[in-house]
Amino acid sequence: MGNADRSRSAILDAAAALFAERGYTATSLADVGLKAGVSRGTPGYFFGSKAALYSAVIDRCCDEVRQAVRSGRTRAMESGRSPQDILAGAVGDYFDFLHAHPEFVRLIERAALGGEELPDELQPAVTAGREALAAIADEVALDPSPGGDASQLLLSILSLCWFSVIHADTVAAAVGVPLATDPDRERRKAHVIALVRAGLAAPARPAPPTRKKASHV
Amino acid sequence: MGNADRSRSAILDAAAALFAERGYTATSLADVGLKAGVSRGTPGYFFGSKAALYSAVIDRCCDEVRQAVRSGRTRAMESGRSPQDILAGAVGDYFDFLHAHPEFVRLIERAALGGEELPDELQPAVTAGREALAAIADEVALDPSPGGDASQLLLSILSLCWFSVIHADTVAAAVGVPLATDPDRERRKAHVIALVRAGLAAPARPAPPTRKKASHV
DNA sequence: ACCCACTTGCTTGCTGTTCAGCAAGTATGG
DNA sequence: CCATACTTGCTGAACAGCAAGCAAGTGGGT
Repeated sequence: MGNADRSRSAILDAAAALFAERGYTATSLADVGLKAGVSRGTPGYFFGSKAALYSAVIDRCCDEVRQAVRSGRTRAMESGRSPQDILAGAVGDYFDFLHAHPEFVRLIERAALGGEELPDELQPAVTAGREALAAIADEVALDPSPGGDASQLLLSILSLCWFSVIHADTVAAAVGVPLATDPDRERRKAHVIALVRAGLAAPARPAPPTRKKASHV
Repeated sequence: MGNADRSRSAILDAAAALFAERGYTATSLADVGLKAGVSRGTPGYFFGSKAALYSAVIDRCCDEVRQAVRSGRTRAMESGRSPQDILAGAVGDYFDFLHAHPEFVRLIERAALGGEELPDELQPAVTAGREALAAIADEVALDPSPGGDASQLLLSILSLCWFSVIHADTVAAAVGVPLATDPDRERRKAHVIALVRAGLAAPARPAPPTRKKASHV
């Protein structure tokens, strides 16, 4: 009958899409089977359990990320440019990568939000996802003092690239930043890179005090 | 006999916490009842349906946000400082507010992420959540030219403040930015504000090209 | 004949919703 | 003061639907 590998990867694809779109709990194995063009029970047949399927999906995502990070790294090293330019290039590449894989971003975002009834045995998978991020961190770090400006800037880079993927057609649209077309994204990318460059040049100074809120609720 | 208002708000509190922590689908009305200290059937008794309960939770969140935004706005107007300082203060306040209400952030983040995790009749509630964000956007905006530098910077501000709440003990920790204590958060806030100030000073220039990826997957 | 990929039927447990009922109050009338 | 009728807040059992997991199949290729 049908090819097992083809079915496996079809199921993996379908599951990744559905988990990213609806979340783990809201996705049934029957849905996955339907989307993958197989029967209700086939996902369970191949992966044993829903949790294992999810784990496989996360693993595959992390592998892809690791690969992309690695290739991006070697590329950045080869070009013998200034650290600022290398960082700017890396930021741009990261931005492009995330925007090319929104499904991955949503998947990891859901995992990071956590809770969502992820069985305990998946915690390793989630940790792997975090490690992939941490790897990016290591590659880019200039001054690895923890809690220092380098870490802060790195976190800012991640924030800037991450957010506009997740909230491209909600928040971004609401505040007047279109991200639908390629030129739109290029504009956004240019802004992010400019911000990062500016942040590289200007180290943090103590800001004027902002009143602390003793908020209720 | 029990007080109805007390029960209602206990249920609302419990539901908000659980929806934020686990997501909509992964939270059962029985869980809500248990956490609220009432019986399994009471949430349904008061709110009619799970969807309506969720809607009520979102509504309450949005009200709180609107109120905070309004008060923050008047405060920013009163102090007759320079635009840069006003913006810096607003960013700081926004940062503080989000970090003081992580539950709200996670709730809205889930709403923004989750297309079909929620039944269709809740779409209005989700839209309301997004509008709350958009409202914040409007209040903070200085120069409303759409797609221009102001919008870009505003989106960056939202990204920077938002991200560190959601990923405080995952990504941030992984890249070496602690956010557990108050001084930690103050350091982060100072960095964000410094970045924004730097971005205010340096308008975007065309960046050196970063090779476009023809990525598979 | 046998394996391999896959399907279908069934069980079991959980979840939302409904509902009859109960306990604690409040109003009414004597 | 008390008894009766009625309302309100809340409970827990019953019901129906769905989803995961298992087991017994089907069927084609070798």
